[in-house]
Amino acid sequence: MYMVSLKDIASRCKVSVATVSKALNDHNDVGAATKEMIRSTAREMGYFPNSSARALKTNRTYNIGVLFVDEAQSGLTHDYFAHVLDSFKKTVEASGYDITFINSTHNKHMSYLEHSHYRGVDGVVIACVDFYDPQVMELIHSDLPVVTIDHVFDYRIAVLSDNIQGMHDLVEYVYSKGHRKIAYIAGDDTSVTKNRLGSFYRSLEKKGVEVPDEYVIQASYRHPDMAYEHTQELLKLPDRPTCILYSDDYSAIGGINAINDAGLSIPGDISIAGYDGSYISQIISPKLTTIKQDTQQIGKVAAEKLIHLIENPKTTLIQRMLINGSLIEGDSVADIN
Amino acid sequence: MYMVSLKDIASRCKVSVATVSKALNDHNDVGAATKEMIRSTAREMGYFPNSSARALKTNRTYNIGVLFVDEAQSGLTHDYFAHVLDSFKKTVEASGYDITFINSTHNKHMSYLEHSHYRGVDGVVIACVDFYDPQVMELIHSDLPVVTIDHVFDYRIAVLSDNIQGMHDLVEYVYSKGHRKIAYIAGDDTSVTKNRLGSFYRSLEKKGVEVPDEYVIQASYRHPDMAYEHTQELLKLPDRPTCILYSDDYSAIGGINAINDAGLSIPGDISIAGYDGSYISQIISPKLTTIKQDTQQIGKVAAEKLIHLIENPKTTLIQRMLINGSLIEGDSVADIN
DNA sequence: CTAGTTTTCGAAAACGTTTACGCTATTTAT
DNA sequence: ATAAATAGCGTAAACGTTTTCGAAAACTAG
Repeated sequence: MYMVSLKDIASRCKVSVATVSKALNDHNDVGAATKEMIRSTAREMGYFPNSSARALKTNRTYNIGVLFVDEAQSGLTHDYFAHVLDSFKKTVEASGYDITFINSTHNKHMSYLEHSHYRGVDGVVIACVDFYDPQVMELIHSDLPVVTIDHVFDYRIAVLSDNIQGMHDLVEYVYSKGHRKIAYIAGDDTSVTKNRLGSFYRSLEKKGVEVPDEYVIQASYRHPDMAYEHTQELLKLPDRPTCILYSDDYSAIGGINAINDAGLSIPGDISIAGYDGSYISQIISPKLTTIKQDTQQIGKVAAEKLIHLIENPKTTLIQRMLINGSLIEGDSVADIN
Repeated sequence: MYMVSLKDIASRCKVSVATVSKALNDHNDVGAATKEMIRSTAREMGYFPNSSARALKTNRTYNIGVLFVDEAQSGLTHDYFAHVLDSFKKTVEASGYDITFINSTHNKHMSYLEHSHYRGVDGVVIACVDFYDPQVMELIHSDLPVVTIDHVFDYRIAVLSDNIQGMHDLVEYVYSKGHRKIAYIAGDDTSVTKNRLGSFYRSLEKKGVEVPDEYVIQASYRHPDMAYEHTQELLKLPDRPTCILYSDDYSAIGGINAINDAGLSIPGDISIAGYDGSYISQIISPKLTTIKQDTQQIGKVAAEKLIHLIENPKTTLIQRMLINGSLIEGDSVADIN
């Protein structure tokens, strides 16, 4: 298939290539009549610019790099990330950008930064990676526009799910339902987990509730089987909790299974809550009480901030964007007042 | 950040740009000594080719377009597609390709084909779209290398989850467990559904089992609430089925809820089976009996076929790649023999 | 030692854009 | 009226590659 170029339009319109370019880019040194004439014939010839040629000349690709690597290599199948990314993608596309994944296991081994330069991305969004990976650090310290999600770096814009507020709301809610013996099966040791754990302790301390050490278990995200075992441990405790919080909805499902297998019912015998507000959490029975992270908003804000950074390079404003979560009141927490 | 170019290497090595290019691309008209010398200094200077410039000259971007639009606009959050795409992505990346989404709602409105040309993708994989969309047809009839997933077009390579075999295996299994009254809540009217439905009928007919009309309901994929209602209808039937098959695992979960809410137990009172073999289906209780679609293989084969097509343009061999599913024997089908 | 062959390299054009600059023709100011 | 400003368009260089072609140098054969 033949691609129509500026030259084709130029010869058809009997003007120079430069004039065509300027007409299409709406420069003001080309007459109104010719401009309109050029534009209409461009339209009817089905012209679209060659993005490679344009990128070569302008150093702008209208391509945004996406870096995401999680410990489990789940890639695109990571539920939370997939939702964030989907929203991110829709937002940047509305501004004419496309996205390119730079977390590649390329045959020619490039670092993340090298891959970013190779593809000439205009900016990069970083999410859910091992933020202390030297390659990630290299990217962070580069001169590329960067926005990070759920992790804070100096001199970089970060978009963060407000885990402190989320966990606080969840604890307040559970407390309001009369629970005082609250356990927490937490996720891997990340900054997200640290925030949630801290908020968990502080919120309960403020209420004057003590948390025995054996009520808090550090486990792993998205590991229902691990959560299953830890739930069993909690159930075996002499003074067992009346409510268990999980690191995420998947883990909570592992907990549900453990509780059911122990012959106990939810929320009759024991209450539970998840985190994330995933789709699945609302179609299982009992519907999970959980904190819905606003993935749609996180992706959208990250996209907007990154585009703004790209299009206003002098901007040096460092921002921390906190995105609120919201409580979904399911049927998994009993009122024991 | 300054990008090192061929010119830089050339001046450092005191050779011409052409020689550097040829050395790096391993042409055989440059001496072994200089070739090695150029390559090592290129390495230590941290050179990577500018993909835009290369694409401009060679008409090869090493970029593959991904077209995916489903009726629910779920995008990247579509579980089945996310798994297929993840595998596809990993496979093409191993060969040096990146992917670009061409299902964009771009501000400058381009058709899929126009967007593909704009980005200069070397080929396109099409999955799960409305295959009769005129824009999709335009793409199908273009001269771009194309591989489709789960739909067959004339003159195009297709990779297909073998729904006929999958449904057949499932029916055989359920039959072997003694079930004769088998209902099926099917998905939207697509070629996938047609294949499964046909296989459902034929497999049972071969066994001499009759299927009352009210046992087969056309519903929608991934709609647990819709499945919930249809399950209720089936349960109300005077001669109610002993086993219900669902279009997918999510719908099956809707069915589970309906059955539980009716005070019945699975698989004690009634058996069910899903389709997809999603992660979630294996962590809920009871573990779902389901057909696992080999998303990993589907993505991999689609990638391999597309790359082969791209790199061997004269190939005109039209292929239908059938990818087998496999039965996951959960705890949701009772043996009533 | 010459003629022919092969090896190794460079000059230059090209891919499709954008843009700085210069030129002409038209307008405005004086 | 002329001089100065401006509007409208074209020339040409540049972005970083790849590739054709030709030239020079090295080698081979006789």
